[in-house]
Amino acid sequence: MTAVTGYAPGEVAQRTGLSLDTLRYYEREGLVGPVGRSAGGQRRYDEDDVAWIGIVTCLRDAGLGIADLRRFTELLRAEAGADDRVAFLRRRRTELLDQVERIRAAIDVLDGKIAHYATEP
Amino acid sequence: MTAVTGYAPGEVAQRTGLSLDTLRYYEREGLVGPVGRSAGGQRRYDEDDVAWIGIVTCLRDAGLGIADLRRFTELLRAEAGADDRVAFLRRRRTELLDQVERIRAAIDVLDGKIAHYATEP
DNA sequence: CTGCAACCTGGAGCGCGCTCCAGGTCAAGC
DNA sequence: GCTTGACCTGGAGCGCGCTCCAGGTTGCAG
Repeated sequence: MTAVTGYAPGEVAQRTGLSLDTLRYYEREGLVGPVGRSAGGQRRYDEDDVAWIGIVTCLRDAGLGIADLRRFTELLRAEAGADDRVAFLRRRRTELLDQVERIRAAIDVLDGKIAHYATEP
Repeated sequence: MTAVTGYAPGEVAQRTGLSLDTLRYYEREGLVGPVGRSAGGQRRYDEDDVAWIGIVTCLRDAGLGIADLRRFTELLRAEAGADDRVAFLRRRRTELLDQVERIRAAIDVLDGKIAHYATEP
């Protein structure tokens, strides 16, 4: 009689753009969940799970590795150690800013070549 | 009587920050060279080689893949096809800008978490 | 009750970008 | 000439981040 609650794996895959395999992989690696299960043992994701997967995906897309994201997940779960937590977050932030700088440098290189070939065919 | 000209592999490794193995790997993959050889078959890099390796390294650091860089190298060598060339360069440029956007989004996520934990320990 | 799609697990496989190794050659100083 | 260190080649190995597969279970629709 209880309404079936949460999202089935296929639904989550569709909403997040991840594959079922990746969703399971992230869970194994501790980036997500543990996700709730139905009586029969099938996964049911709740709103929080889906929102968290969105955050993880965003950080993955920016280039953070699985190990970083595991640590991120663990730190945000832990009660204590807010200092560690903030220090970790700031370090990642700095790394991302550095990466933006590297990309800017590369764009400058490309612009140089584009200018060269666009004006002198 | 001819002075020994160019740079030995070890020297180039030091100047570029790449390993000897990576230098050879890039050459095999067509990202660099072919590099000149001494009478005895050992590599001698000239200024242009070193400069080009710098460009390749810059683009690698920004996240371009080996296949992209091979294509980049081939296109800049080819005489014809300036249109292809510029189109290719612009495409990579756009991809890099997209990546900057993804990183910005990730930084926003981190900032949100930092703000949260910095104010509420 | 049956059928079928969606799901489960454990484990193998893959593409990328190096990195390491064995077994040899080259080159410069003594 | 000999030693020593830098270099050569071909090929195997590795860490990462998935992706695929076999063989089986679940669960909804008709």
